[in-house]
Amino acid sequence: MSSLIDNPRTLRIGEVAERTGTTPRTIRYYEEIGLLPSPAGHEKGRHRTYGEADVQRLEELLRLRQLLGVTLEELKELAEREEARSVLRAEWQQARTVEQRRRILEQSLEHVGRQLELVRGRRDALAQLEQELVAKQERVTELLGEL
Amino acid sequence: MSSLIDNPRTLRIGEVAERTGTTPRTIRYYEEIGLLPSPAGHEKGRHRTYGEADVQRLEELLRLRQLLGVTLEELKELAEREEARSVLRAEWQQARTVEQRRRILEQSLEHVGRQLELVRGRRDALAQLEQELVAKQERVTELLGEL
DNA sequence: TTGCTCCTCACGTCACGTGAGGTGGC
DNA sequence: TTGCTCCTCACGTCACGTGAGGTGGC
Repeated sequence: MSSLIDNPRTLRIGEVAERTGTTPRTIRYYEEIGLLPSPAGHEKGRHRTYGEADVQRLEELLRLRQLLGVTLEELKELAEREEARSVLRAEWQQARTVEQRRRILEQSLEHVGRQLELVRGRRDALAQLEQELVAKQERVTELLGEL
Repeated sequence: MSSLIDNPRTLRIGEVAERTGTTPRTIRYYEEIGLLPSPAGHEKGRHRTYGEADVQRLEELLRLRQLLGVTLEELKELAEREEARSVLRAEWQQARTVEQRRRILEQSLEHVGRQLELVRGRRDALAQLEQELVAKQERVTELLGEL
């Protein structure tokens, strides 16, 4: 009869914010623009309650935003495609023909491929910057050694 | 007698913007908040003229901003320290004692070290994200192979 | 002289930050 | 009941975008 078992949505907005390294205001803003769903069962003026799945989802969004520097509008499209993919995954179990299954998997591959391109572009740029900084560091260290 | 030789500041704001992948408005804004110096000899209402050195400087700032995600205020502090370093480098030539030289070099090392920490933190986070995406990709590819 | 880019306000926008005043729930 | 966190406006801010109306220079 524990509500912890009946209802696993036991986190409040402040806890979710702290765990994901953001603020309550940001979470409400993401909900406002439709990037996050309004948490199940939330009525106006009442407290929002979240579950672990919500924390995961938000973490993922924040990570993509910070690491790839995309706008919230782009992030929204990305999340919607991700959503469509998870619907497809559910359908996949029941997909009747091999051809259907193949098409679903190929769309997944394309989606992941696009994300990987973004990530790798950033990674290369960062590697370049790091290399330049290391070269600087070595030059200065050498000069220090000469003293 | 060519003004190209007398004065190498031959670039206009639009060219600088295009070369650095930004906009004239951004360049003026950076000048407004003191992140970029107002270009030498610029009077109100007249065209701004830039040289190659200005392009380099702006490129560097934009790179740090985009890759590290720092605010313009942080970037300003960073740039000021960089400025202080180049003043020190000039002094370095005339530094009389070994002790003076050592101190200057050690400050340089510290500065570069801090930047490297930022860059490496980002790099690791990106590497983690990339790895997760690759794992996803492999799972889907394997499923495709089974068809 | 004709086009183009440039100039300076100044208001708009995106992604939140920050109170103000009030209510909810362990 | 007392604190705490939460709630909803609503205005502020940062980093520019976007005209409006006008001037500069190859």
